[in-house]
Amino acid sequence: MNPIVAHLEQFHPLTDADKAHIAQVTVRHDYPKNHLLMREGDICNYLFFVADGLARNFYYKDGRDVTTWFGTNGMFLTDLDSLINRQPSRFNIETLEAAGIYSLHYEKLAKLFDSSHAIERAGRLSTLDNFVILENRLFALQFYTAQERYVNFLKMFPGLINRVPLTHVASYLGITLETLSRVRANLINIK
Amino acid sequence: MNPIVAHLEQFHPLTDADKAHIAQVTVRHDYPKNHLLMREGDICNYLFFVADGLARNFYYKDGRDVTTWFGTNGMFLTDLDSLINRQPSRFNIETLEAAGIYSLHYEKLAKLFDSSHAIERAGRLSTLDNFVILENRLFALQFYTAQERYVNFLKMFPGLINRVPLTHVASYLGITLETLSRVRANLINIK
DNA sequence: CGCCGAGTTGAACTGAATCAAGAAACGTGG
DNA sequence: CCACGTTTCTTGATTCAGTTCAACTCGGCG
Repeated sequence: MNPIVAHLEQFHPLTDADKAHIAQVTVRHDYPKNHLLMREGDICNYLFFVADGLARNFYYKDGRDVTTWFGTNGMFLTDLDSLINRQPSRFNIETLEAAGIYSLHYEKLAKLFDSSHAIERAGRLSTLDNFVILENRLFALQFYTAQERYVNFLKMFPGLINRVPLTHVASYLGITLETLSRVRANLINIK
Repeated sequence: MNPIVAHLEQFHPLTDADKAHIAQVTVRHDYPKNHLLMREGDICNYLFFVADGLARNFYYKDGRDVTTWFGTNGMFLTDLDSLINRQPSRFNIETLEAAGIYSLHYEKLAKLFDSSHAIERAGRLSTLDNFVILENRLFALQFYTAQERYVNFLKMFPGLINRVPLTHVASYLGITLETLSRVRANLINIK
């Protein structure tokens, strides 16, 4: 079963024709570790979906590598602003582990939505779902301490902490590597 | 012309039947200043749309009033998480000025999306648009200084600074009133 | 074996928060 | 239209969470 189909069906039931159509326009690629899927400045043409393995969004802020999102099993990965508004992307996307990734070209995506109200519905609900996740993250960033955000991260991405260099986690949380190291040391002492 | 219709048509063209249907299920209310539209803990039943005037989302963090969003002309206002997932809202919504506000009951909203693929399309695109706005805000919060965020705010909500108490702006920006006051003083000195 | 990247630890520094005191603007009743 | 109280905003002194810079540890790998 195509995992994008499975993902969308969580939000809204699809007909067999819908499912076939989706499966037909999505392509699975297997990439090695550290493979660059998209480069900053490019116009993003694909909605990526991580079936297995691990990837991330990141960019360079004053020459420093900053992770903005992790994509694991069943997550979308793209630069939405670039994909929708056809402008240069601010992010890079790369794999952090060997990964099975489905890509969906934006023109085919548009046709997919044209073809079926049910797919459009599932797409809208999936977008809403991601909106709420983003809202919660904003919330956390604005009002929680470094330590609270780290604990949050552990819940949000269970097990990921052991698969990713701490530098990436630190920049994702909006703190330095050193601070993250101290937060972790502190948490161990508490326990 | 119904302003929600006008708003949605920016994203996707609608038929006359669609427009009539939307106009039929949206209700305009005129509220005075400081009117509470929704209370924390309630399950949010409405998608609000600010036609004119001004309103905000806010909540209490450790007894302190924190603004999370401003709604001016042509903006939606709701607690999405509560509206979609039918759980208690974390926010209050209140007017900051006398305001003309359209409300759309969530059941009617669902019927609206059922009734027309084009409306669903417009809804999806509007959601995406808001997603990108939220992404940019997250970006700013994570990587910009207090001063940069304030300058950002001035661009994002032109003229709003003169209509809203600074306390609300400060909490929206994730800084204290005192810091905002200093930032402003500093910017005046630069000029 | 020795180097190199990843993580830890320490000391000094800094942006913003907190606490506190005033000044300015605002609105309401007399 | 003024007086008084309340809310809004500014300014100052101190504190604190997190950054920066720098040195050190550890594990893996050529």
